[in-house]
Amino acid sequence: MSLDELMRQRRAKLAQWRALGVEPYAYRFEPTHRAADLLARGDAVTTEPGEQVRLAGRVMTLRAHGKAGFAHLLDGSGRIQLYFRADHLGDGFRRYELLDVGDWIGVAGPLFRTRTGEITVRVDGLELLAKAVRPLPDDWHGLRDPETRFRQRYADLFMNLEVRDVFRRRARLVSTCRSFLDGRGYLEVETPVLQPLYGGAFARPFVTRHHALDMELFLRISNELYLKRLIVGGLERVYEFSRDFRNEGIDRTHSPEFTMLEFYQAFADVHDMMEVTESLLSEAVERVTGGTTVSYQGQPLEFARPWPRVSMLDEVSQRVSERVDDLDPERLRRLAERHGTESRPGEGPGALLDGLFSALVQPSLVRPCFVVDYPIEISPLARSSRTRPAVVERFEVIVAGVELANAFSEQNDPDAQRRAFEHQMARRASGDEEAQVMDHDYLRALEYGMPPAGGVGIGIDRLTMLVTDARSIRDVVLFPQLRPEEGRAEMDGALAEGGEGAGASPPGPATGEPRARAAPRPEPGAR
RNA sequence: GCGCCGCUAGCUCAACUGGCAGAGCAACUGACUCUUAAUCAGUAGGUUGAAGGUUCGAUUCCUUCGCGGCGCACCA
Repeated sequence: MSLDELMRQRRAKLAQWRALGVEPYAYRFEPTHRAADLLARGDAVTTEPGEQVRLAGRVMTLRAHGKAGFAHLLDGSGRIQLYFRADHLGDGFRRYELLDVGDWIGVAGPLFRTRTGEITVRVDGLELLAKAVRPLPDDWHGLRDPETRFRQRYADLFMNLEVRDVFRRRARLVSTCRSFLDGRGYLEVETPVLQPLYGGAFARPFVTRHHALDMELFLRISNELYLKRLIVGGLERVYEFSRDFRNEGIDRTHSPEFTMLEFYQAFADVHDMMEVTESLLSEAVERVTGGTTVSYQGQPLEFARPWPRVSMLDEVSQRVSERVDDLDPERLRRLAERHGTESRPGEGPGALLDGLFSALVQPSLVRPCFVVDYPIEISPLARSSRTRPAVVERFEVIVAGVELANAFSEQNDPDAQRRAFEHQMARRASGDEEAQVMDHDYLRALEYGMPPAGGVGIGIDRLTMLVTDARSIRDVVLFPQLRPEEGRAEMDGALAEGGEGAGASPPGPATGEPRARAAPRPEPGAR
């Protein structure tokens, strides 16, 4: 049966409700219980009709048996069976007969257990809360098509209940992080999403325009430089859940908009931040999953502390069977060539080392670990190491081969920071679109003096992936970005009857950036 | 950007080597007052993603395009 016909039938029922004097889109209903709570009563529920309950939810199945019938009601907590019979509902049984799968209803009646043992609500009172005029996927096969699941997340959420759990876990993760940081005296702040200069990470930005100010603005690729300004201001511990935007390619672990938790602590260095990160992540994982071991894509990940420390210099040296500590450009170029990891002619030795590490070592880092000894060249906002001059005080957390967090002892020497910016500007001048831009105001802030500080960025999407066993970052983002559907598909069925204005879909995105060549983007943790 | 795969009824999927587009669920009509993938009898439902081509004939083969998935590449 065509969609048009199915929707016509449902709209005909809508009219019948109105003919019965019922407004099919109610204003209010007051449930007293939720499905899961009733099911949890277990053996306390007997075949004798017991406590009166009121529930509200969506009809997910219907099984009519003449003058009786069953349904399953889905509410925010789960699914419970409903039993309707003509001798209890009286005229109301006509309402039952008008129900479609998908309708929102409110019911009232006693709780009991059927002969076959299922905890059930006998419906003595039935109210229609909202008529579904569009048919649902069938209950048995469900909604599988990934494209439809992403485009119509609303349908995904009521057809695939495990999806609800993913986002509940995500929320719990966020609230756990928040209370952890609150508990340690951090202040939650909000900094600009629209920035006149973008910085704090290596990435291409989205560009937009402010009409009243007549100026170009960038959607932030990071909030790092703003948070450190707050450290200068004396807010000694700050954090922000920052939605960042990077105008780059999309893959299993990259989304053009993603959430990063960044936090900064005055008087601390990278070692302090390692401790905070280890505590935060292991606690968050435990609170969300109930244990310290996470099963991710078939492999166990042990989050219990302490995590191993891994030196980038040592690991790469071992993998290529020669020491690379001196970051000798000739040596690294030769090694990169040999291992096929040289990507750009202009790359400096630090980038070459990082390339070797990413290709040869990182994929094998499964359990959570700290990678240290990053070259200064790829860390312009970090302080150089007190013990190894070629590297900076920085770590990344790698889990299951993916970067989860990034942290350093923050550069607070304004002159050193200026030199690092200048070096970046030089790279930019030579064609590196992702090199960072000079931020004079940030330097001015540093000139007032920034206390020593440590800072960390944690990819919340990726962390969610780990605790929900999600293969793709799209599985942990409610509305992942997709190319628009054909306009026609949007309005199919919508004109079945009274579908006014359904075709007036908004024009395409106004943001300038053409899609262009999907440019790459650094790891979100790369601040 | 490249490669592979997919797109068929509302949903989930078939359709052999090119030969009348099918099934289950959902829907509709009827029967049925404890069913649960309810059952029984019947009915209806398709621009096979789009356009073009080859062919007597295309869901099937070819080309282009759209959307999606996976992989690779890119990836300070």
